[in-house]
Amino acid sequence: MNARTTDKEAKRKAILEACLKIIARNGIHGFKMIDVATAAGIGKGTIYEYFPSKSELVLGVFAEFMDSFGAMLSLELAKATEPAERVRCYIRSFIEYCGGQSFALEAIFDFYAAGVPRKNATALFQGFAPMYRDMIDDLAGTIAQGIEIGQFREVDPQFEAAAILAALDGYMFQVALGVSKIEPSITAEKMCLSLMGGLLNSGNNKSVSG
Amino acid sequence: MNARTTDKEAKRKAILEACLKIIARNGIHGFKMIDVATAAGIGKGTIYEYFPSKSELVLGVFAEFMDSFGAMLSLELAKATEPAERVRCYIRSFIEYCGGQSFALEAIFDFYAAGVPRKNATALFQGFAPMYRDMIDDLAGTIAQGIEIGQFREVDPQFEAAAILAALDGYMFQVALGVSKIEPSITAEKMCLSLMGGLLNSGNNKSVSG
Amino acid sequence: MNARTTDKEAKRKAILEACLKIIARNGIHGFKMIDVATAAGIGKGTIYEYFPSKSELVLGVFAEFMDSFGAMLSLELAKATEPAERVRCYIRSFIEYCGGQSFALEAIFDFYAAGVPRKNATALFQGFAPMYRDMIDDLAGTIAQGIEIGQFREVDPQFEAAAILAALDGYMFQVALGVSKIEPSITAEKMCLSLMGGLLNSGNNKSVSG
Amino acid sequence: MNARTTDKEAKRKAILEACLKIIARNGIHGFKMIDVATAAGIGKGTIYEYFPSKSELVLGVFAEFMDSFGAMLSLELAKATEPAERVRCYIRSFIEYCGGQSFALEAIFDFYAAGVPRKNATALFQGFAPMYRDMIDDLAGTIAQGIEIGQFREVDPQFEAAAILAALDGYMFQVALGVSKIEPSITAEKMCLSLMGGLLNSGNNKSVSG
DNA sequence: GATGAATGAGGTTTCATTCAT
DNA sequence: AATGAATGAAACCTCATTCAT
Repeated sequence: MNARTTDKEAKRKAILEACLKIIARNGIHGFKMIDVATAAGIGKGTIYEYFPSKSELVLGVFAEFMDSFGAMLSLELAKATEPAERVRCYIRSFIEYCGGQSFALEAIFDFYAAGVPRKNATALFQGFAPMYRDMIDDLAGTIAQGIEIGQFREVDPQFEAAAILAALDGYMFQVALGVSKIEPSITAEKMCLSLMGGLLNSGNNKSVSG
Repeated sequence: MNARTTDKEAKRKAILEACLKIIARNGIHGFKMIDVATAAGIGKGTIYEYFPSKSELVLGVFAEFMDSFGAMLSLELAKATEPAERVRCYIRSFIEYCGGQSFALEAIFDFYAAGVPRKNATALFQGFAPMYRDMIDDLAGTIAQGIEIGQFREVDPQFEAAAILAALDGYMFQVALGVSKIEPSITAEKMCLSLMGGLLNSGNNKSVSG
Repeated sequence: MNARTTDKEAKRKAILEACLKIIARNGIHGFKMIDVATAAGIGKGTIYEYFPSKSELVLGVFAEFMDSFGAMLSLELAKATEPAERVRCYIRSFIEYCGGQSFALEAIFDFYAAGVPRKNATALFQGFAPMYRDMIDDLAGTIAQGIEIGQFREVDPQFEAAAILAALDGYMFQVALGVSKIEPSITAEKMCLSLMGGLLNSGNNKSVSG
Repeated sequence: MNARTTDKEAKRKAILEACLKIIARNGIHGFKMIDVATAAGIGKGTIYEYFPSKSELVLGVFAEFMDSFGAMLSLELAKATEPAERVRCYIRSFIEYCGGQSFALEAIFDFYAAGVPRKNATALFQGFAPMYRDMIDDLAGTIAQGIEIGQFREVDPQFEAAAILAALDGYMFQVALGVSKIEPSITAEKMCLSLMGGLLNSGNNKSVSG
């Protein structure tokens, strides 16, 4: 990667960052290209040197967010090997990451909504569902392992994984809405307790945070 | 309410219904007034006789949806008196109602996203958060009662209520996304088991569906 | 055709007329929708109530011109029955019509140029060639008749028809360019003489204007 | 002319050639500077080292084409001395040259159209009319000579010259449009016969190809 | 001399809203 | 009361041109 490449890549990231900021302020549907340009300190036309259209820019912002999230998750999950610890790690990482990205939360639910498939097929995102499915499957795999080794009760791994992700997504939405809060180290523990209390075999219920 | 009033009210409802259909198909940001008019079988200008602006129409559709949901919920919850049963009833009602409104799910997350407050204050909805807060408080009240009578463990009622609503919302999102399904009578049970398994005092864990 | 229909049709024609004027002034590629709107005394958006796009508007202007020309031609040709007279009539009508439309001439060659097929297939007009072919065929038919009855020499009717149309088009181009003139009653006679002098059997050469 | 000058000149020609190719494909109004640069294998900015603007580039392409055509014509006409032969030579050269430049024909009518003067004076070409006038005058001179020596009938030399050029231009347009063809050695003969049949004094009518 | 990243003026098109009928 | 023709603000996107390297 030479200097030129670095420059282009750096500028691309700068545009994405500026765009995320603008989307957080005005929404995925309300933001204007000129605002992104201004926020990035560049001209309107320059954005089009890096992204062929507004849609692609939005897609880029979303991809960047998900990549960053995925990378963080992989990194964190690498620390935990056995199932219960992995699930806890997942929950903690999710919550702590989002807690640190609070301003991005204002943007992310627009992406969620835009990912819902519509009959008229002009949905902004097509790739959201597969990605989400992968996340469920991954977590379901961990849960299945936990069941196998007797660490978890005999639940439906697929459903349980879906329910955990659902709770996390839903809670983040509440945070974005301003009706719930993320308190460092407390919220994650509470969520682990709440979501895993019914997951662990009895006897482990009291010590999920261990 | 005389005949004239009834007529007006009926037409208002018809417009709202048509609009919900159109929003489900095209999204809260993508739909056009002309499409609503066509779907309602009326002229474009007529909508403005009933709603002063597009925003107000959208707000009306959302309010209608929430009213209908709230009414259903009140009706269902009236059947259950003691806390555990009320929570189960809540979960079941939520899931079953949404399962029967599947086409509205495509619209609802646009409302959710539109309810997220923005810094520039042009958010479509201002009233979403208070409403959501009320729902959490109601459920928290029920949970607190359950704790008081020893039916629930000593959890944080507010957080637990938030977590339950979060899981329900999140799961509905997965359904809208097409990655999760609602199977009548099965999904609700699974969700009760998952969400309440860690909520009930041990010994009750095995019989959440009772 | 009721009043409403008449209104719409009249406005459509008014827009076409305004557009022809603007195209004559600025060219098929240089004119702006706002100028057409202003010339027609209406709002920019109103044009789109009558034509779905700029391309379609241009197409409409061209079609209108050709229709008008075709109608005039049919009317004139109906007066002439035998071949030589028909050809002369054709030439005269063409020249006299164009002479009376001088300001449209400034526009018409843009249409001609736009009708030339391009490799990249985004040509504005696709239907120009077939229309032109029909015109050649019609005239060729008349010439063939003239040959059959011994009024014309044994020329290639198809080529001769093409050559006559070519000369007429080319001459109109010169008029548009300002290097040639149309003098009522003189130019048409000269053109008949020039084009038909070699067409008629000798002996008739001296009296083409008869 | 030193090596440096030659280099510059060669590159200029290369750009013009590339531009003609691009114009043939996309039209005088549809082509982009970047496409010309790419086709010429140089950078976008480099074009501006050789041509101050897009208009000037287009003008350069047109001038190049006309120069090439003019040079060819001079060369060919030098072979013919007496009037009839010169006219025939003119027609033949025109047709054969165009037949060999078929891909440039797709471009040339854009130039023609662009040469039509507009009221708003922003016409791309101002110099087209004088050039065309010269061509007519030249040919008219030849025709006048032919009349003087009794080789041509007593026609209006100016009009006849205009008519011949008109027919040639018009025919080339038909070729570009795809409705007429150029068949080597046949088309030119037919055109001579058609255009000169009425020009030559009787007795010469049958032997125009001689 | 050559380049191509950056720019922003400019034009098409959409669509919520108005208002005369 | 109902309508839909008319409107024009607003925003995306293009691309000729510039200029620092």
